Amino acid sequence: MPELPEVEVLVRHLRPLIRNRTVRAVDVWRKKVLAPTTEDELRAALVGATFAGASRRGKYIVFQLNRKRTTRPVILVGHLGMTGRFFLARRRTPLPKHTAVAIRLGSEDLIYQDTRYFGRMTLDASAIRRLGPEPLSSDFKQQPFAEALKRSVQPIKVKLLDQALVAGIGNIYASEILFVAGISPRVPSRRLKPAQSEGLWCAIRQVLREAIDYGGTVPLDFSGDGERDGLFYYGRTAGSGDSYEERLRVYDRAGEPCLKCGAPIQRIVQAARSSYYCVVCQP
DNA sequence: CACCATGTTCCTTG
DNA sequence: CCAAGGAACATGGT
Repeated sequence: MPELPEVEVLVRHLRPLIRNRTVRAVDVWRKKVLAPTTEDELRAALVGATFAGASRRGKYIVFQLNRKRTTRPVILVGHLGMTGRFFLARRRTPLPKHTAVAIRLGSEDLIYQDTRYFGRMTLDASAIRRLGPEPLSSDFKQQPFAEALKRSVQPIKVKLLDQALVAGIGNIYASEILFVAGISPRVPSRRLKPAQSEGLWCAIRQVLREAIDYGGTVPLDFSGDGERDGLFYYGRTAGSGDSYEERLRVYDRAGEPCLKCGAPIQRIVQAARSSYYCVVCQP
């Protein structure tokens, strides 16, 4: 799925587009993505409400809407799962394949489309309350981070995916972050030296910031049916030759040379997911 | 056909 | 009770 940087760029894109738009109707094709909210509950909460803003928490999108005669805002929570997309589009038929929910805003729809339906569009915010600190905010402090690592024997790569430790890191950026920090994905969390925990803390922020900045400079197609994908993990040329440069340092580069030392990048499996690293630069 | 894929939750095991 | 591991979810690409 889109990880923190991709969700951040998406939210920045959507925010001005939906502000002050009022929900006219809600169409649901996959009730599963609403759970535990029901279709009726979603409709009752949203129809007539007006979008006031959108923000991000970890990999979640948080939409705020206001209702007339009510002070408390409605919170709509979105999550992209592995393959989800949120985009604003002029109403048309047929709707894109795998459209799960369409929030009708007059002539346009806010569409949530998801090939695998692992994502969410729900009123239930309980998952957000379980998240750890935002890595790019001042809530993410070195000391508590280092102490939390001391309490786990899990390999550091697996630990970075724990959303209660720090919110928003996924499988791709976990490998990228460890490469920048020069730490092997296999090291048990508790075995990291203080200097390594500190370096890791810095690498988390550096890599995520860099990815957000990158996403802010690239022309993106958020609907995903144009030539350029709105999810921008892969910095390699998508179509005809252009100025894209390789952006990911190790992810999905098994056998290719390390950008620092030239040794072949290794792929290993941890917690049933791929990790990529340089055995020389990440001892 | 086999295996792989950006994530989270639930169940089992120790 | 807790941590850790694995399956399940659903579809598509190679």
